[in-house]
Amino acid sequence: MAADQVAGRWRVDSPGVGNPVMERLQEVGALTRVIEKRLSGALGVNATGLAAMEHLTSEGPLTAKDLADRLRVSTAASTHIVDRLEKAGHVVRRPHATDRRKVLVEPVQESMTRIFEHLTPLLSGVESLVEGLSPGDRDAVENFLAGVVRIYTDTADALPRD
Amino acid sequence: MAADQVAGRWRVDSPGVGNPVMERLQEVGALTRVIEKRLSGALGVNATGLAAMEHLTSEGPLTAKDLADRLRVSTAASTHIVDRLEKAGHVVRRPHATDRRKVLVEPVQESMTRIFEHLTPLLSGVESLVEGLSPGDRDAVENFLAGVVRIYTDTADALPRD
DNA sequence: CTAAGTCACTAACCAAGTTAGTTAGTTTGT
DNA sequence: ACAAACTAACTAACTTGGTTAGTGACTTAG
Repeated sequence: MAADQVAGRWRVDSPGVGNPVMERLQEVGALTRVIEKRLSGALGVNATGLAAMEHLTSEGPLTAKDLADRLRVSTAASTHIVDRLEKAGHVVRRPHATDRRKVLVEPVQESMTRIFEHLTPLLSGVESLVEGLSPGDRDAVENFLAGVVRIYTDTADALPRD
Repeated sequence: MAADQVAGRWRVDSPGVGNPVMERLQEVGALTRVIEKRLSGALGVNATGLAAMEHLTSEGPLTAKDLADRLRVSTAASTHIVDRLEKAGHVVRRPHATDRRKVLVEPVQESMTRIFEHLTPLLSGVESLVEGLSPGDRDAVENFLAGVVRIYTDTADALPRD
């Protein structure tokens, strides 16, 4: 059993609970959400719109269908998402050069620049943190994170896919 | 500038992009979402409902107002959330012993147990990963994660609060 | 060259949040 | 002691952002 009501107090004694490393991992997750919420607010889009912009920024112009697949939403939703991004001035629609069914969604340079400006402190902060590590410590951190990814992947796989 | 279209290809040269550690951190974030999605699906609730159950499980019975504050939603939303959790059999409403305005939301033992069963592999996996570290490596990992939390916190603070 | 498949889109709908306002109960100031 | 102010939970009406179903334009395979 995981938690028990004892004398009016709640006691949690599951393995790992209270582990400082686990707590940090959860903090990083919570902070990631806060950053995404604020950044999307600053751009005047919602969380999905920001996720779309991140795909467009790192992969370049994509079709509405490509975006739908990456965001795991319907193509109908993708149309709406691109509508909103276009209205906000973050992307432009361009016809595909050869396949006239397709519409290429292209991120606007100005918007990409704004996103990176906000995220640069984070990216360069982590990079310099890693660079400040001794080779041995860096190995330890990299192996640890690889282990965490493996454990999280196994946990996800053990859960029903849908 | 962060990204540039060069000869039909997209090139990203922001600091930290492509850093293997940064990639792991992002993978952990993505996997966290997958796990939450699947776990909430297994319980027949949405992401907010699962978050509410996590608060109730770790902190014990809370009022609807307490839940609203922790989930950062309106008290009206909190009422709906508790309605859905109650209908799904995951919580019960009980009147507060002394303050008759209040309604205590109490998690059902069976539901708490199910949540912990799903999360135990993750929690104990990370715990044993940490236990398998030499003292020096553990320090390196803990300091690194503390640094990451600091960087993420600073990034969040630099973004407009609303 | 027709049949099947793909893409973007629209319409109608649904889930889950919001704000505004109500009612019941509690706390505070005089 | 009691009226005024506050607080908790709830309801109603609305908004946002997704879904499914279905259409028309275009492309690909047999």
